Parts: sequence; structure tokens; C-alpha cells
Amino acid sequence: MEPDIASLAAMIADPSRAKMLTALLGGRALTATELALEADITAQTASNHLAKLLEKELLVVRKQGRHKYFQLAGEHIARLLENLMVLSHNMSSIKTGPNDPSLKVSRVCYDHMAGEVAVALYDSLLKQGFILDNIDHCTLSPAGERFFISLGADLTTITTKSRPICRPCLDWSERRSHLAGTLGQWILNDALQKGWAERDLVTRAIHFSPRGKRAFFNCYAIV
Amino acid sequence: MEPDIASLAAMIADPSRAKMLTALLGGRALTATELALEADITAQTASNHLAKLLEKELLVVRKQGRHKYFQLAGEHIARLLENLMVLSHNMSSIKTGPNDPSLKVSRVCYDHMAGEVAVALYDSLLKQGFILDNIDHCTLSPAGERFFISLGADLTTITTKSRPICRPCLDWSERRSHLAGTLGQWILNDALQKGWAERDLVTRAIHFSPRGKRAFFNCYAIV
DNA sequence: CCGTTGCTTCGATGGTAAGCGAAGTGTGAC
DNA sequence: GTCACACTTCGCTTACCATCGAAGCAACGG
Repeated sequence: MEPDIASLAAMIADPSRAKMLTALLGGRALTATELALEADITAQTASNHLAKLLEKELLVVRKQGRHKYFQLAGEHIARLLENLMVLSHNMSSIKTGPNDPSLKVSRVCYDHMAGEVAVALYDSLLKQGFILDNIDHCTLSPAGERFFISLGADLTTITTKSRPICRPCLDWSERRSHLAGTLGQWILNDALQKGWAERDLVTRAIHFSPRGKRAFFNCYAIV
Repeated sequence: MEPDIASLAAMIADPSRAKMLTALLGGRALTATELALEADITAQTASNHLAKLLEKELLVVRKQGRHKYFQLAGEHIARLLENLMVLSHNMSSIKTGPNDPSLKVSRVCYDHMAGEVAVALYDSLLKQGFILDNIDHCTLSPAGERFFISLGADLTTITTKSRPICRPCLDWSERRSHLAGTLGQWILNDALQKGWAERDLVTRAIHFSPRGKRAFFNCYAIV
């Protein structure tokens, strides 16, 4: 049999479920009630939807006390969702950006950064020759390896077989590439750990402190 | 506003529409009645679906006399569909291949080859160092350029700005990479033009003649 | 002209599934 | 224990939309 793409697409086709899934693109695990709020539905219906999403393996769940924390089942789901976002955004006749301006500046895309800052970062890394871009390929150059080692990155842990180190990810608001992959993940975690930026508690936005923004832009030579 | 991924997914979520879209993954333009047959529905309902798919810009149409030829709106749609196929195939607990064995051997994936033969081709090109693979990147080496020029390929027409020359495309039946991009397109067209293989008139299968298969395997040093 | 074929529009029907209220289960706090 | 909270199950309603029959329009062939 040909694979059943209809039932998979049906999971995303419901507006409430779509809202939940995009909320989970923020990367962090959310409880059932939080997701219900996000989708503007009652807890009952949310429970119904979540059961379906679990059954179809788009989500995974972790029980903690009386809470249930839901998460995307993996990067493959996140990529599918971003893919859909890019397409639906480009195809809609009304081409508007995110309504929340801070989302436009910088936001989380599952496990890496997206938005204006991320696009600028990508361009800067390209310009400095740290990464090499071929439309939809992207590799880390020797100079890039040295650079990230000097920043304290452990390339041995970043290098995994299952995931590419750096991968261009189309930005649905900017329509340009930004950096995904384990390196993109490392950059986000590093910036958060150094206190340069904080993740918004409810939205997917990333808020840089004034000092953090200077440090970040300086570190990566972003103009 | 965040992009409306739900309505895009809804287009694929209907089983009849999904059948039509997968049929169109064969790459050739099909008439409304052909698509209706493919989806096992009457002409009326098919017309209804096709109107929606046009409105949402998943398809484009060309009128020719009293026939209407429908096609996928572009490579981006084909990629989305293949993406969904890989995911839904991998996620389904019953992991079965295509029911039609000839589909498993070789089939069309929008504009390039997929299936066992295509995967073997990809491996051979890798082994000979004609293409370089980095998990999900892929570039054509200088040796590869020379090789394809010797085969009569015009690299200047193959090189376009809008599309990568070679791009690995995950095979949902083999779960391994095969070659997409303009180079993958060229290889398919070349094999068809040389009479090595023919496209099945109704399915997406590619049928090699005994002589054609020998020639193809010999040309690309497939073992 | 008329018949045939390809596609569309209209109206009616039916099935599916999203939604919620109410009640039920389970976990933790006091 | 009792209450509060998180989540689930049940039953019901409702709304949407895929489907088809019938009729209509358009294009070609005689």
C-alpha cells in the first residue's frame, strides 16, 4: 500500500490541533490545560485531540504527578510543521508577517533560533566563511570549526550520525534561510545559558537583554 | 498572523484529494476524469475537489480543447507530499512496502527516479565520488561534473539558481536517499529518451527493457 | 445542425467529527 | 479524611463537507 498521507495530514488539518502543534514548536513541553488554552477549547476536547495526536505519534507524553507534559515526537515533526508554515505563508495572497513584532525579531523554532536575528546570524556566518551554503545544502568549513571550538563548543557532541550539524531552515516570516541542525541548537542553548537572552514564558519569542544583544551581535560579528 | 497550516493540511487530509495528489506525483499532467478514476469518485466530486486544490494553489491547470490538464503547482508541493509519505510510512506500525512490486523497483517521484534502482544509482554515484553526501546535503564533485558532461549533459542548463543541482530525496519504500534536483531530473529524462525505460501509462512505475536495464546499470556502474 | 464527451453547477443527503456539559478517575495539598 | 485540581470518558448536539443525481454549459465530430 502507498503510505496513508491523508490521515497524517488530517491531524494537522484541524484548526485546534494546528494551534496546539504550533505552540509546541516552541520546543518546550506543555501540559494539557496549557494546550487547551492555546487552542481556545475546553479541557475535554483538548484531551480528545491529544489522544489522537499521541496515537498517530505526532506527540509524546511524559507524566509528572497529576500533570501530563506533551511534546513534539521529534525533529521530523517539527520540520514538517515548519515546511507547512513556509508553504502556506508563501501561498496565501495576504502576505503578512507575525502579528507579534517580537516574534518577528527572534523566536524559537523547535530547538534553534528563527526570525530577523537568526537570519542576520546566518548571513554573517556565511560572510565570514564559517559555513558554506549551496541553496539547500550547508556545510561547516574548517575555519567555522575552529571558530566554534574557540567559543567553547564541543564538536564531538555536536557531531551525531542521526542529525546534520548545520542545516538551512526556511524562515516563514523572513523567507530566508536560518541555521538549524545540532549547531543551530548549540547556538541557541549557548546564548540562553550565557544569559544573553530569555525565552518568553508563553509565546515562542526570544527576548534579548540590551547587554546580551550587544554581546551576541559582537560575538558573531552581526552588523 | 501565524500562517494557516490547517487549511493547507486540510487539502491533503481528504482521502480522495490525497489519491489525486499522489497520482500527480507521477509528474505528468492528468485530466479531471483521469483523476476522478484514480480517486474512485464521480466526475462531479472530482471537479469540486480540483476547484479547491486550484484555489489553494496546490495545482495548476492548462486547458486544451475540452480537456483540462492538472499538474502539481511546483516542486515545493511535490516535496511536501514526499515528506508526508516518508513520515506516514515510517510512523505506521504496519511497515509494508508498495503493493505493486514494480513500484518498489522503480517509479517516478515528480520529475526524478525513486525505488530500488534509484537508491542503487545513488550509492554508485557516491562510491565513484561523483557526488558527495553529508547526511542531508549533497554536492556534485568536479569528477562528477566531468562524468555527466561525458554523458552528454549540458551542465549550464542543469545549473539554475532556483533549484539545487542535486538533492537527496528520502525514499519512502527504501528509507534511503535517492537523487532529486535538476540532475536527478536529467538522469530520468535521459534514460527515457535513450529508450532504456518507459513510464507506465497509469501508475508511477518505470519499466526498464532488458537491454535498457543492462545499458543503464552499465552506464552508471551499478552492481 | 444533432449527438457525444468533458467538465461544471445545483440541491439534497448522509456520515463524520469537533465541541461541550456532566459525571468519573486519579493525584496532590491541607 | 476533605477539598482542589488535572485529566478522561460518556452522551449528545451541531456543523461542516464529501458524495452523488440531475441538469447545465462548452467543445469537438459528424
